[in-house]
Amino acid sequence: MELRQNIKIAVDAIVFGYKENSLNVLLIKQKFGVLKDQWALVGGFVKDGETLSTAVNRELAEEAGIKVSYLEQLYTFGDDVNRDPRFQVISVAYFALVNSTKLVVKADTDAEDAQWFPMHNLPQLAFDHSVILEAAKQRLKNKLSYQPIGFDLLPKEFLFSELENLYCTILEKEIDRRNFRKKILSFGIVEETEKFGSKKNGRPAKLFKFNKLKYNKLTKEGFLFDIYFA
Amino acid sequence: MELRQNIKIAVDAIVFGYKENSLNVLLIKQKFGVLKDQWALVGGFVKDGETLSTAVNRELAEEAGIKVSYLEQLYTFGDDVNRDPRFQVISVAYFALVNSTKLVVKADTDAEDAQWFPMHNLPQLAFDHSVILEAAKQRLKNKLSYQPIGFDLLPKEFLFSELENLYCTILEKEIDRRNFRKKILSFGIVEETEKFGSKKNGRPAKLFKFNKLKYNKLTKEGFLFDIYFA
DNA sequence: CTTATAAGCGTATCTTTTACGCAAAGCTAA
DNA sequence: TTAGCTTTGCGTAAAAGATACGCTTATAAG
Repeated sequence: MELRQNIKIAVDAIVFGYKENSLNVLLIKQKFGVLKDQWALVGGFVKDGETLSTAVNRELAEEAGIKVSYLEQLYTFGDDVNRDPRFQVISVAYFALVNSTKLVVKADTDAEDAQWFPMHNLPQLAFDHSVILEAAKQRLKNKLSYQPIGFDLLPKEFLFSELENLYCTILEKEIDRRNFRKKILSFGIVEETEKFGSKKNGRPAKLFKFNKLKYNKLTKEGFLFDIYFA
Repeated sequence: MELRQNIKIAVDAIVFGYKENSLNVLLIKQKFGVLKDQWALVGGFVKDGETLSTAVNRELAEEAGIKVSYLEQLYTFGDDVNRDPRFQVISVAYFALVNSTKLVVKADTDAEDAQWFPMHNLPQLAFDHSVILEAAKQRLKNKLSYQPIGFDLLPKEFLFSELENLYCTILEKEIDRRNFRKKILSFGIVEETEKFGSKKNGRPAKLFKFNKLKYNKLTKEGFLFDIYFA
């Protein structure tokens, strides 16, 4: 069977980080090509013989030198034939989370610059990347309520107030501190440590950690993580 | 910029129908090619200059001659480089629902045969299509609980018992008839008609219909469809 | 020592879910 | 005609869960 097809296939990654009450996205500025001097999502073309997952991970390494803590396919963008001015490109977008509190991104081989931008202060983006980003933001908002992915944005050990602020920030909602704590603790998947975190004022707070193993076990038994707040 | 890429891109559609307490999938058997005499999902390669949506709709028309009542992108399968023995193919899978109660599929131009198969009695499928189908089944199960897509599988006017059976069948759960009715009605998006449906025995039941406009309006106001049953 | 600030615990109230009971309306068969 | 079966449709009590707060505790700053 002969098949001529001139459509190109690319992968893009929306990498979210969270630091000091701000949700951030990782963007890059490329050295070469049409993207030169434009901020864009991490991404690039899939190589022959490469899987989609391999391609995203490669791009994440090449362009930003990071390892993400969560990665899932988001959506495949291919309903605008001219989303790329060069040729017809279909892009499989991936949704990624990293614990960016201690993370420093380094512009690697391909990228001139890699930088975190707060979601409420984004630069102009290349192509249809702002559309993709918007879809990712929505996914993050939704998923936060029914999957414990918030922990992937925090360090291994965190304060309850940090977790709470993360939810408030991303969901753009006020949440009652006490009820939030009660609900999260009721699941039995977040555990107290012996350590204390440091804050300027107020009563010192214990550090907590997410027990992923227990979460996985409970999930198999039918447990559903669910923290919807009106 | 020169770019050599020999990856092909295809679309596949998982079309679900519901009839007489059975969830069914639409499968086709092709006239030509490697797929000859094998049951497979509706699908094919994307043409140059064509969008993904256009491609699926074209395939749905060409291979089965149907118009679906619901269509959304499911997932893009490209993590197995050898999912197609001929060459590397990335497939964007779509999830579709049709009201199949009165629908007769006709094998159109490309397909030798198009047929509904009950989910609990499937033939061997080509390629990795059983994996794709499994993902679609999962999507259907999940989505049923937080989006009113069940109505897309039923005729415009339906009995409450039909809706209830649809939920029981797909979710593979027992649901209390009375509580189910109460909950659905409490949303105010399903309305009573003057007509009655016919059943062999028992008290005659009113026909109901889904008010999509009202649902859309409520959704904008923050309403969340949600019918989880333990 | 006082004040400010955040952490942590508890509880009354309101809402929702769950588990059923039971009458109504039709069909069938004696 | 009527007894029996079946499905529909409505209601309600009890259990569970969500919500709105009050109050104490532990630390730092002044």
